[in-house]
Amino acid sequence: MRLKRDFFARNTLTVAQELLGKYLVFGKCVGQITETEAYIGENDPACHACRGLTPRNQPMFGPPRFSYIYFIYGMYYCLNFVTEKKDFPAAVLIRGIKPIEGIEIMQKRRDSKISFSNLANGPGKLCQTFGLTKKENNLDLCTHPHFYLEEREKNIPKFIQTPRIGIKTGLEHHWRFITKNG
DNA sequence: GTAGTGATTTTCT
DNA sequence: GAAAATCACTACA
Repeated sequence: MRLKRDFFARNTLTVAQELLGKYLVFGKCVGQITETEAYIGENDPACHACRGLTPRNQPMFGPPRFSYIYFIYGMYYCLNFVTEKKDFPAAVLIRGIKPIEGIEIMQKRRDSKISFSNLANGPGKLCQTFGLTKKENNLDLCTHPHFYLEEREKNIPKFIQTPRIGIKTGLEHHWRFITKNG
């Protein structure tokens, strides 16, 4: 069943943990979330919101359940889901997904040499694999017809916590959550 | 399997 | 003008 507003309007660390094992649906493509990271508030030096409101990070300051997709390193997009409440900038970065449905479409979007395990095991890769771009930025995941999150099993998989990846500050927070068996 | 490095452009200072 | 929540390629073990 589709995740509702209440799911996103909570503590970001809780949402990041509970997103593990959930299913991301975008059109005909479905994948199970295996890795997430939390970015919380203006006091988090690694969070895009730490310099205040800008045109780019504006979705983070909006209400929860919206998508936040930004362009990075001149080549890649990263997918986030906004959490907490309006005017409190926080989001969960989706870093890894296991492809479940629409795998042929995913393969077509990437190089055909890419192996199954390398299809969506990174934030830039999964956006490429699912075909997500800035067009999908700032969309409401609770009302959009074919871009949403779904719960298929009730349980949350076992996971471990580590420092976040690709940042130089805020390393003291272990806000990366990754499922144990892939 | 791990380590090092270039690509490329939006965003903000 | 510099930095950026990354990836693919290459070399090596």
